[in-house]
Amino acid sequence: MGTARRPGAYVCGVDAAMDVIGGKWKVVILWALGEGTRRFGALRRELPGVTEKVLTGQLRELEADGIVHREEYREVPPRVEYSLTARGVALNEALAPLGAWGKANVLNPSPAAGEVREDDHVPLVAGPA
Amino acid sequence: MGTARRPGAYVCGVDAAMDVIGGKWKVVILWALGEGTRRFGALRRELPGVTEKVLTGQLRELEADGIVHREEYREVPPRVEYSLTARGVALNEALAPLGAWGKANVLNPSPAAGEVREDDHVPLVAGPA
DNA sequence: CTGTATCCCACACGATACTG
DNA sequence: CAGTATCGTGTGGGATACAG
Repeated sequence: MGTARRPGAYVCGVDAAMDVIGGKWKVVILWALGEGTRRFGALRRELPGVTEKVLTGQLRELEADGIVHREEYREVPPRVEYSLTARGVALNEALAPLGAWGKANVLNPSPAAGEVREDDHVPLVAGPA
Repeated sequence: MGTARRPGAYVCGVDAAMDVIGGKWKVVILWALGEGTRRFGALRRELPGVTEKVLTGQLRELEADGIVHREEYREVPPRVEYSLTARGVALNEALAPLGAWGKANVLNPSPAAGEVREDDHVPLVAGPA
């Protein structure tokens, strides 16, 4: 088995959530989308080194989990916009404390890591649906 | 590449944290340890299906990341106790909202998922060090 | 522009056996 | 009891090419 424990044998809410955000690019996508709706290409440019196939895959999974909304405008050239669903927004907010922790304990492992100021990943909330 | 993006190229605090809790058993270990100090064997019994090798690996990584503390009592038979460090306790607390989200949106995807009561993984805080 | 279609591979995880 | 030592494996992710 790779990593996830999909079979529904979740021990607690956290590892259930981990299954949703476990992909390599998921949280970054979440973050980007948290700042507002994004087109496929824009998203790709924001993720350093992701390929189309993988980005598509991650987005499809997030969509299947009801985290992102995919709006397809059939025109030429084609245009597709991704945004967070209400559930995605909630997830993003639930991720904020973890982001603050990571910032304080991994990015800036300051000795007396106690206070965290700055923007700790509390997006502006966006996304229709 | 497997999954993590260790090279230090973190985009935000969240994916930095993901690197720490990304292992298949990490969050469950965190949870168990959040309830109190555990011996190796006890931990193994709490995780359904983990092997010694893997459990050891996960614990070693958490230890290297300063999340768990390993206390070795050299006696016969040998005894080793694992507990959360202060940083580990903080991480566990930062995980609480995510646990609540997972519970409400993955475990019990109730239609009008709005309120969450019960214990949403807010451990009793344990671990010396 | 937004994707499929293939092929490929590293690496986290697992099974089993053995040891201080 | 609490691990190492080996060997094997599935799969998430990457490279590249092509398509509507």
